[in-house]
Amino acid sequence: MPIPGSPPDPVPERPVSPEEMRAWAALLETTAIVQHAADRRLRTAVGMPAAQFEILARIFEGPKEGLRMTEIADRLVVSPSGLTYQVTRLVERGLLERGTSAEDERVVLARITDAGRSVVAQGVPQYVDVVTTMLLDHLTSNDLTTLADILEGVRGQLRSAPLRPRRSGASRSTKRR
Amino acid sequence: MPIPGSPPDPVPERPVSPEEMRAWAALLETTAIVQHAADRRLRTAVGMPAAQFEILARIFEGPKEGLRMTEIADRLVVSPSGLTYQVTRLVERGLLERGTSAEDERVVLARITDAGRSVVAQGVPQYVDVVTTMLLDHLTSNDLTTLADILEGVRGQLRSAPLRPRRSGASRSTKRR
DNA sequence: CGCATGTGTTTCACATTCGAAACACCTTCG
DNA sequence: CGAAGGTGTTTCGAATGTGAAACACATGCG
Repeated sequence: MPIPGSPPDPVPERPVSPEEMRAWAALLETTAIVQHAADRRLRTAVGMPAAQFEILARIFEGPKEGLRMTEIADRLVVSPSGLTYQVTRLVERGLLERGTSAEDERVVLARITDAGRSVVAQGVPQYVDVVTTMLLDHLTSNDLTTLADILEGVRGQLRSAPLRPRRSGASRSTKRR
Repeated sequence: MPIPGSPPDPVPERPVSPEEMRAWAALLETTAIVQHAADRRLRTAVGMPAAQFEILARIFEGPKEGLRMTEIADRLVVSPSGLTYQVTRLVERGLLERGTSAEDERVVLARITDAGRSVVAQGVPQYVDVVTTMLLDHLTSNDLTTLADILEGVRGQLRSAPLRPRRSGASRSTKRR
């Protein structure tokens, strides 16, 4: 609990336009709705939460040797401990195998099994259907390109600046077509 | 657990372009990163998770009588039970009060207290700073408008079609400026 | 070599989340 | 009126997610 009387810890003031808040609010709400829907769909379709399915899918796409725990956690934006939990679930179901890296004994590689591949094959159409129906179908291909460009640009910046981004750089932005 | 041997439950096939997947993946990852950062910031700044702060902020913005539980849950895309949990936390801290609606005795109204208003006042700059620095600063005002338009359009559609959207309507889309 | 330090992962305790069932009040209709 | 069915909220039990501490291996340096 923060001390109630402590100094308000000032922050670089910067007026935010309503336009900006609209954008952020819409972003949050839209992704939340679609994610929830995808989660429910996957639970009934392949009997696992979206969180687990996404892990499986990432490893499926990756190299045959498997992926490092840390890499997966970074990509999916979950804590290391949270990832351990889900991977353990998936191993219990025989969809993943744990292995240790040859070069670095500390590293755990998560490798997908045939059963795992089968689940991914079953789930992907379901997942895609939800995202397509709820989101993609409502966008023009122009919208899509714009979205992808904008967000990938931002994501790139964020990857390199985890928590407290540099104060330096000014707004670099995506060009509109 | 779904029966392993049951029919794969076919889904309307529809090829998805890599462009579309790029857009969705970027959307997911970007919002997740920013949300996590905002959460950490709020925890240290005002001693509560972003989930709680957002509830408080919504009620702050709303009418003086307070907001119905259901309304808040819908807006923030959380389950009713999840909302009850968080509101209880906030009431314990004296930041919210529960009241019953005069017209409908079933309805619970969550009303903000002065202490609650004070917390919102403290937290908003922090929250805004994170979203601004990590996301908004990287976008042009043109990008912002586009994003808001696109996503608000989609959100509107989703609001009316909670889980399984109608198969009817075709892609209506946002015009680019 | 042998410790001090760093990195990758898991364990542990606890906070949060959800769905299903329970409750409470409203509304409709016989 | 009074039971039947709806809607709004909470309770309950179980699954998930997190940070801090514990572990285990790696690396650098005296």
